[in-house]
Amino acid sequence: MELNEKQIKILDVAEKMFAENGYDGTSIRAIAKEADINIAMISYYFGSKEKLLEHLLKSKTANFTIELENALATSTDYLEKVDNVISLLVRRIHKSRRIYKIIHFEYSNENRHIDFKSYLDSKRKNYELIEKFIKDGQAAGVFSKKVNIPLIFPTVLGTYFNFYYNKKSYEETYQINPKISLDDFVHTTLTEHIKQTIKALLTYEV
Amino acid sequence: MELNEKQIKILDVAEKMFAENGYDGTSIRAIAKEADINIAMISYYFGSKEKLLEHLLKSKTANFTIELENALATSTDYLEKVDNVISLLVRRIHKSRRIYKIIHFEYSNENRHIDFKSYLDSKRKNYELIEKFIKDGQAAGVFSKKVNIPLIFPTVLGTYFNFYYNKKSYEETYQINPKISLDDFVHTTLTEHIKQTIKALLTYEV
DNA sequence: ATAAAAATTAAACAATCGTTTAATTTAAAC
DNA sequence: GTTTAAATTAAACGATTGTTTAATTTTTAT
Repeated sequence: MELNEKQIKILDVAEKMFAENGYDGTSIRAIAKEADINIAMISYYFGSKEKLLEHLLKSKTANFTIELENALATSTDYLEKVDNVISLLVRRIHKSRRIYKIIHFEYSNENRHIDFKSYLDSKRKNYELIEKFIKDGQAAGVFSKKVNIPLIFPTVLGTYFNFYYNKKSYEETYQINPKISLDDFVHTTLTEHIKQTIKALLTYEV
Repeated sequence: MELNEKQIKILDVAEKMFAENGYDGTSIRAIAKEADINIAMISYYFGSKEKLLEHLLKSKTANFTIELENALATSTDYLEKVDNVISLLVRRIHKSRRIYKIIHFEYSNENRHIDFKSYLDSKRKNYELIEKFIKDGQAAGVFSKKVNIPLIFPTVLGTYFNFYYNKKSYEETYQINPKISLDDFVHTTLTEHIKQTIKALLTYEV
């Protein structure tokens, strides 16, 4: 589906507002006002509020398998590859943090009949690449064989999102100036912590 | 504040519904119907919907500092203490997962003027205990000194919640029967993975 | 320049929202 | 047993919700 300027504007505004105030907490009137368009245009373009959310998910959970394959190919050293993959993952989820927040909240909502296929497909493909990488590393004797591979993703993404969801309280602890240096903190300190955690886990022998 | 039977019922129903469908996605009419009471009783008892949420947060984020102190005192071995603390933490957040979900969603919502003091107080006290424990372990030469202490909590809690928020998709991967064995999975496999991760991180020398 | 199609608008729709009212029933106190 | 207070109810309040309508403007094609 090709999107014109106004449709992109609507999707951008909707992403921001859904993430900040929730799907149910955001009225299409509020979206229309913020996007500076008439209320009826949203139904005209997307059909309904639910379909707007579906369009949003589809357009923003594009697969980044190729990026991941590149990150895995950059080096011959397994631990260096871990660093590269973590850097990529954190950068990617930080950029898409709003969409992920919406998904986290709505995916488990029984009242919603939204199609999460594109999200789940992307998730599965990424997992398969990582699983292969870790099994290779295990075969090469670099990684521990006792690690629970499917639970590595929750540790990587979860660390980021638990930080993000409690951002306000960490801003105190770390004296982060929210406007200027949140991005910096994520891409330096937080990324470094996650790299350290996963490398430790993958090389930990009980 | 002392609560009678009906008030407790209302809070229990509200907790479940707020967590499942969100605060804005849950009407007080739906809560009243589910709790089998008249709509007006919620205003009568709690004043308003927002105050109902505040009551809920206050009554369910009770401090468990003492439990944590006990877990830290059970053994003399530092790594065994880590195991005990993780077991306690996971058990605790799993039991309170609905309240945490509500907090994660509403804490970052600018439109809401809810008092999160009791949650933040509890968080801070727990952190101080853990910080002291880790610094002791570092001084004793058991734990690595390069670990980022404030980010350990996001790793522990985040791993749990990222699993929980994507439960549906992990149920496929792990063939978990959601009704019977989710609790078991959390308290065995997931807890073990987190223990392994944190012990690895705390003993990892770069 | 004219006709057809697409985009945009203000207004209205019924439904639902949180909250309040005023009346009635139940429980407690004396 | 009577009085007072507390609990419970159905109904109504105005505001807001997502969506649709029908009319108008703008753009595109011929």
